[in-house]
Amino acid sequence: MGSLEEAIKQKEFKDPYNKLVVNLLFTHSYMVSAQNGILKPFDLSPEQYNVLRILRGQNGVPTTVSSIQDRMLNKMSNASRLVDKLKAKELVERRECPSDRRQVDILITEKGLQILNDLHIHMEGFNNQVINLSEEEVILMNNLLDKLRG
Amino acid sequence: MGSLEEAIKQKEFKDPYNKLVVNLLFTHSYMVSAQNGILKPFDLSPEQYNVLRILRGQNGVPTTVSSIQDRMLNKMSNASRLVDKLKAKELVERRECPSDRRQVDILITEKGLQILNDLHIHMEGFNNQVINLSEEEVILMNNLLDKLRG
DNA sequence: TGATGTTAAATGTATATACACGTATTAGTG
DNA sequence: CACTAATACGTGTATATACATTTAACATCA
Repeated sequence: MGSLEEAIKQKEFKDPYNKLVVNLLFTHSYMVSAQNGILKPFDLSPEQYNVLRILRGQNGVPTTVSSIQDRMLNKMSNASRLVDKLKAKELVERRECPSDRRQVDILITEKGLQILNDLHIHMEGFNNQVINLSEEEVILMNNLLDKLRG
Repeated sequence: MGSLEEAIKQKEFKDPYNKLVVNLLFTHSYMVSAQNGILKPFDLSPEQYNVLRILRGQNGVPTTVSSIQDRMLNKMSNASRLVDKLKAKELVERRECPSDRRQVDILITEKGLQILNDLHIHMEGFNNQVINLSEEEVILMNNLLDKLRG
């Protein structure tokens, strides 16, 4: 793959900030494509996978749709319809919340936990094959990304 | 915004690689949202904006649709329809290529160049407001992103 | 209490995307 | 030249996304 300039056949960027914007968009596409390759046989989109992991992290404590929305990676996407999709595949369960009937409690099912389990080994390999960085570099990059957002 | 863990209300990640995947997805969403805020009044999507910049970089030399496709940030999107949209807004021009009638030459119009010019000042501010990093950190991050992809 | 406002979730809708497939043109080969 | 393969671009289609609007339930306070 090499440098970004090579990958998208651009001679040079006006300044490093401009390059960073393009670089993040491009690297995102690179990672999502790779992730899709793993998730597709399991019929999951990246955000669906993410929501399942959020629910697993709850350790059986129900979560509302709006709480899922808050924690989703893409703030603009639609948690309600996404949960619908997961429910159709029987990976999550919905329960009307007794204390507030506007809310809906969402729980991951056994089948949902199983699919995450089946995915685990593939995702481990993903890290090694797709992210060509040492652990120190990964930590550094995480710090830079956190700082970037202010 | 602070750390990723805080932003998506996750206690901790299994390992830094896992965090990096999530961090890139999340930061991407953060940047695209901000970029959209600038581009929306101009009725452009981020990838449309990118294609206009590719065409401007050609300095009047026509480019084919497949060359645009190769240089797009999202490799899976559809250059043909995207060019259609830009043509409908009169920001690009299409010409049948005389030497190979399969190909279509694409050129940016005066109106397209003008819109990029109008956008320029907004995008300058974008860098300062949205990317909270020093120039040294930006350069470091670019190098890490280039290395990440191998 | 009831009028008003606020929140949670669902829905409507236009557009974007992923990916397979179709069609026309050129290249290559016996 | 005829035949096959490769290429460039367009189109079809199911799904995803962005964003506005709607509906129902709850909260507040005169």
